[in-house]
Amino acid sequence: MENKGNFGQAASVPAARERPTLKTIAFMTGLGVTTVSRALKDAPDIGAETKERVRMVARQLGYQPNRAGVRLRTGKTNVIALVLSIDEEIMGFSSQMVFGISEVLSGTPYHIVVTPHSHSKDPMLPVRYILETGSADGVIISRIEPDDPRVRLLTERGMPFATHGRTDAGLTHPFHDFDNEAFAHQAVERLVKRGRRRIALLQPPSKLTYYAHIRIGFQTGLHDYGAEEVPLRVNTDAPLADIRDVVEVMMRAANAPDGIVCSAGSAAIAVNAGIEAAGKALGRDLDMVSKQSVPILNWIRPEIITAQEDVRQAGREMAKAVIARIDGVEPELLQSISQPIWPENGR
Amino acid sequence: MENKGNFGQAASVPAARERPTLKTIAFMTGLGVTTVSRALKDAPDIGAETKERVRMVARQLGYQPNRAGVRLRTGKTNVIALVLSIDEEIMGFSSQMVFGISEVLSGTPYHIVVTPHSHSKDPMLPVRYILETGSADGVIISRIEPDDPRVRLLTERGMPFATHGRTDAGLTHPFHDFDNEAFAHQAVERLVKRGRRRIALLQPPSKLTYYAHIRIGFQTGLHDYGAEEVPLRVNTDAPLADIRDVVEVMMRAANAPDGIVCSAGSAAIAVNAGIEAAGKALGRDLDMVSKQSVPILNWIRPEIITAQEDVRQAGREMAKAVIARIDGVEPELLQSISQPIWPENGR
DNA sequence: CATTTCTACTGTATCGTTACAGATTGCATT
DNA sequence: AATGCAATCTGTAACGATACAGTAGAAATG
Repeated sequence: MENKGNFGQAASVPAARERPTLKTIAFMTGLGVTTVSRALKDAPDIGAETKERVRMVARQLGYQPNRAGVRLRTGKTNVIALVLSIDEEIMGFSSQMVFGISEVLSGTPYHIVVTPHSHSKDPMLPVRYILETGSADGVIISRIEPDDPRVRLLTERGMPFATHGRTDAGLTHPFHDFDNEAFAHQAVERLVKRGRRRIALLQPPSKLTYYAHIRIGFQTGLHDYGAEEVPLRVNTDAPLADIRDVVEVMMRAANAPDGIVCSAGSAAIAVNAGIEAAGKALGRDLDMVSKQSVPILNWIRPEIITAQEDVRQAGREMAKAVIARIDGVEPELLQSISQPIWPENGR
Repeated sequence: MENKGNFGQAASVPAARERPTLKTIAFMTGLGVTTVSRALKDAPDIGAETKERVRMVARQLGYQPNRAGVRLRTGKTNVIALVLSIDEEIMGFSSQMVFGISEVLSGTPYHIVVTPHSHSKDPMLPVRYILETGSADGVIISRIEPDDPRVRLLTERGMPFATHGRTDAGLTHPFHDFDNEAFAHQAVERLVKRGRRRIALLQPPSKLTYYAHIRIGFQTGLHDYGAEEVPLRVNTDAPLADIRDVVEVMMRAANAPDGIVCSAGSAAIAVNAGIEAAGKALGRDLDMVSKQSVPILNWIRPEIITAQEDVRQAGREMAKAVIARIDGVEPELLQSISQPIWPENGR
């Protein structure tokens, strides 16, 4: 609780041991509350010497503006809402993102509020809540669809936001994305260089935008390097057991692939299990390339060829983008795409 | 921003399209603002019919109390701060905890604010910040030490909190913990049942409380089932590469262990790599038991014997505990310990 | 009938901050 | 000397909610 009584002090000035407010500083400097407020904001109508004096006292007292006061008066919440899908990732995907974001926010007055939601439920709910209650100055969302209704709504309402992933319907907004097209293309290249020609793709669910990016990169890769696709009837969102089973069946078939491209690290673990269940071996019977956000796959099978997606970096970029957007920077200038990193030798 | 101008309406009553406040409801019901406030809190001095009427209108309008207003007036933030160590876990440990917490908070007015900090820096910093700025009603912390200064400080200041892990210095406080002693004991039991007698332990850093729990369970296990310890000079916090190297050396030695107990899932991956680098095989030359918070190890090596720690459940328990503590429930009643879950056959 | 008691409701002040509309001062200009 | 004009500083009101100290009217009490 922030409110404690004032003991043995003039009622209007916070006691020394209380948390200091503008009033405290005003009292100590002999200035008016308004002057102190404006001095701390470096307003042009306050004398240089006064500003200096106020800043000194404020620092001395360890003054921190009361967030509730600011928020009530100005509507500025100093909150960035991170909307996460609960089932987003089994492996620390979202934690890395949180850490990346908070790295950037730690130098600012912003706090992160995490708003998870099960993606079986309506993904619009958390966004609507934030808009209706005005509970954040900016929003970060992921699992973006080509014509994402959340992006539409946030744009329409003028709420600053950044996305992890792009849209594809003429919507302009801040985003950070991994170059999934480049990844898939380069993945095929690597497989073909190892003499693989019959390649399967474990792709993301088709409703997400990057499904298309992966597909295009994959297909131009097949074309450019002369390989063909072996269809795989399961996506990265499927339960790991399903992925394993489907891959096992595929690998036992006569026309089994000799290469697999996998668009998610956790799914790669299941794919690997399916391969082994079919009695095949990576490096011998086939090769696998996978994207991963946490460097773990090579600990499992050094033979897996991995591309790293730096999710913490993504978090940083998005945090910077939202803040810039809040500060009025044009969305066009707040878009970035990161390239896959191919560690030369796992580990 | 929460503040928009009022267009074409009496200045004192929010326009219909604005977010409704108590004033809106007061206007619509013809009651005073105070009455509305008290009616919504179900205060005893308001008539039953009036309460009903106010509630109806409030629901109709989708009224949600303005958090800044409440916070400014009462000091109640409706925020639970989750203090996370950035390097806590490579694998989705913390995300699971966040999801567990938010499951519980979703039915309440509480929000989660995530406050990460690098544990190379002073772990007291975030806690001090929260206390000084009064920015939360409750706190959740992890990586607890036997005489944890954060626990001392929070207790001293009367800030409700819950911990993931216990202290061991006569401090009474809400916590949720995994029964690491039972885990280590049962782990040894399982190894001995498979005929293993020379067992190594990959233990947590000794400053954490559960180091002692693991040690005791391990040692009584060795004693009860008749086995001996092979020392392992590295802990679960070490870089994975270090763990692998140390384990490899150990496994190549003449007196290599035939069993390993591992207190963290991510470390188990590195231990496994070390074993394989030394040319040994799980199930043949030795067995390994590991705790894990995300069911991943058996996808890597089905031979690893795993015990599951349900971190999402831990999150739920801690969230419930902090809220109960905020509501004045005695700390003694808010302590829980979860047992290791041994899935009969991995997967 | 006067008085007390109770029920149901309300006005005012306040939390900390900032927008806004002044107010004061000194100094240069007429 | 009067006026204008920066340059500085300040009081008041307001954001939305609630604690507190009432008030009005009805009902119970004597």
